[in-house]
Amino acid sequence: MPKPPSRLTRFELEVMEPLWRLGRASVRELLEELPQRKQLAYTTVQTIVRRLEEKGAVRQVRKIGNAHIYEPMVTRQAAYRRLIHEFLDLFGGSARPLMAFLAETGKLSLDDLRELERALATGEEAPAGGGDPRPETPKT
Amino acid sequence: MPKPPSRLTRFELEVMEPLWRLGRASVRELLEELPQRKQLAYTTVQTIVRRLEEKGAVRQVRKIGNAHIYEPMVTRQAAYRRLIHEFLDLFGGSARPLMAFLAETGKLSLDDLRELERALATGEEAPAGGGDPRPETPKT
DNA sequence: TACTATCTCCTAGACTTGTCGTAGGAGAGT
DNA sequence: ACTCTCCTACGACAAGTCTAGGAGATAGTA
Repeated sequence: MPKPPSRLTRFELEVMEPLWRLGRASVRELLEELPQRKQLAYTTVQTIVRRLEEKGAVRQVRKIGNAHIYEPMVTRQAAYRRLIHEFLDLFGGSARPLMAFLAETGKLSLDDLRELERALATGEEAPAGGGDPRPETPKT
Repeated sequence: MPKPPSRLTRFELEVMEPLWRLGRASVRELLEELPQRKQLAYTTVQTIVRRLEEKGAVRQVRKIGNAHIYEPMVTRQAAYRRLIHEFLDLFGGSARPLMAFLAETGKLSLDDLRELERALATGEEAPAGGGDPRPETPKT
């Protein structure tokens, strides 16, 4: 049975990012794709990948040379969804209080709201500003 | 340097909640105010409070009998703000992608948006959190 | 084949979080 | 003064995270 890919930590997510982008990759590639501010030892990344494997978030698809090639077992959405869900629990499980908070602290403007609303109303995907860790329906 | 009340954990937040509500309280009171599903040992709560003190999130204001009375050093907003801020970093620091995500996964409805928008527009504080993250200036 | 650059596997230490236990102090009741 | 009860201070411990080093396997190359 496909084990429930448990929660990913912040750093595990960071390692997953390039993997989601690339589709599949070796530890070396992942390491190189990490933001340079995060320059870690090869083995550190390797350890993370191993844990990700234990958690069922990635799997080895094959070897090239003696290096394993990994591929994600969870979509970016699924991973973030879980995180968000947990985070929301802090706010009583509902998104409202969180939003209110965001609005209060100026993280969220009226314009943001309006745009979101429009997007939602038309059934479209909301345009994500900023970073863009967005789900981009992976091909499967 | 009365400073950085570092990040509070989930459980620390849970202990802070009643303290914010009550304004000041003893460990015993805090314990009793916790949701019963979380029935913990007295010392567990005590430890949390001690850590909160180390983190500068609470402080002892006085003693009643031999029991310390604590009072929050950070407002509910400040605490949550920090959490949210860190969480947002996962999404590139902007609230938009998070919102988009929430909308996508159905956590956020059009109605939610509308209401929020109205509140924002009229300059009201939207009711947030398990209740009410307003700072209730502790009077010292 | 022998050498070398890489990998993987295993181990481990330092920190954090959640959960308690124990030892001892201080007040209240008798 | 003695005992009971509640509180505090300190510490322990298991998970879980983040970080990395060393030993040994293996592939590519001279």
